[in-house]
Amino acid sequence: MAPKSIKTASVTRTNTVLPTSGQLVVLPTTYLQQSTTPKIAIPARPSTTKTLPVPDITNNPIDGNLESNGMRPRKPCNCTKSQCLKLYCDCFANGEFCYLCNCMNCYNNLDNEEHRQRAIKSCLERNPNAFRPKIGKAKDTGDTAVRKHTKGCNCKRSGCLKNYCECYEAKIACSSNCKCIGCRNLEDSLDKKSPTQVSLNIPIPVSPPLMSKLTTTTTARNSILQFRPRKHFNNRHAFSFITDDVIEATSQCLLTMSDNAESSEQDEELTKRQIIEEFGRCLMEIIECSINRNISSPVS
DNA sequence: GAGTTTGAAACT
DNA sequence: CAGTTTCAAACTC
Repeated sequence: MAPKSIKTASVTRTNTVLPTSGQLVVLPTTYLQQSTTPKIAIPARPSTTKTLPVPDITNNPIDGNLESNGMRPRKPCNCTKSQCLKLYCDCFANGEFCYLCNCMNCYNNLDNEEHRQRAIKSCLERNPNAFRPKIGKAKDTGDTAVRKHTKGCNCKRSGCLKNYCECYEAKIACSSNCKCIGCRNLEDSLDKKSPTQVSLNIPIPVSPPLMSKLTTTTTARNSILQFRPRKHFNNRHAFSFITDDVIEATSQCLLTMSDNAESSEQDEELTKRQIIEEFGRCLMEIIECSINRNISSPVS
């Protein structure tokens, strides 16, 4: 699917998470709930802020050539009135800080953390599930798992066949949860989704060996972040299983390897190869955990 | 690029 | 809870 054109309004780019150019703030996250259901990470003000080199997004071969990777670039928001502190703002709704957006008067950043936390609280008071994935997984009559919009849509004029419709946008059929009128977004009109697609919004349980390791390295972390789509299109929280814990644990594995190799004065090429292999192994573990979880855990 | 349409979120 | 308003994205021209 061709990437949607990104509207770049003639507004001033005012917001950023980056305190200074060339540095990326690593944001530890807190979770709204610790449960087995998909959870959304709400970035919290870090107790210990680490700085990392910022990947050059403009020249990033991955971000810059996302079609070949099947990913879509993060879509910047264009909020003008909400201060990016309401659910109208996709960044805020996804639990992310605004970064390289086109919004005006943005408060969805570290500089306005107090406002932001208040806004989060306010949203949660209105709707405790406000930051949870909208697309849940429900069991069908058979063995197949069917994704469902948890609240359903309320479309009236689009026939649920345009991206105004949250179900259609998520590439799922409208369900009994929907209150739409004149719906044409029926199950048999949609392509079958792959199991991988279905599984993407499930956070994986991190294995104890991985979880036991808790620091950060720049290289591995950035490598993972590059592959992490920042706009979750089929599902707002797709890829959310690559949590910061997972990233940190993976990074730590690689850092440990690197340190060991350095102290033993091992051949550089060999070290590189071992680190790449380990990185691959970590990714496989993440994917396997994700799939296993998807198979074994019924819908909430 | 500007204007219109749409439906979710927010508000009353 | 229902109706209305606000908002930002999707869409059209």
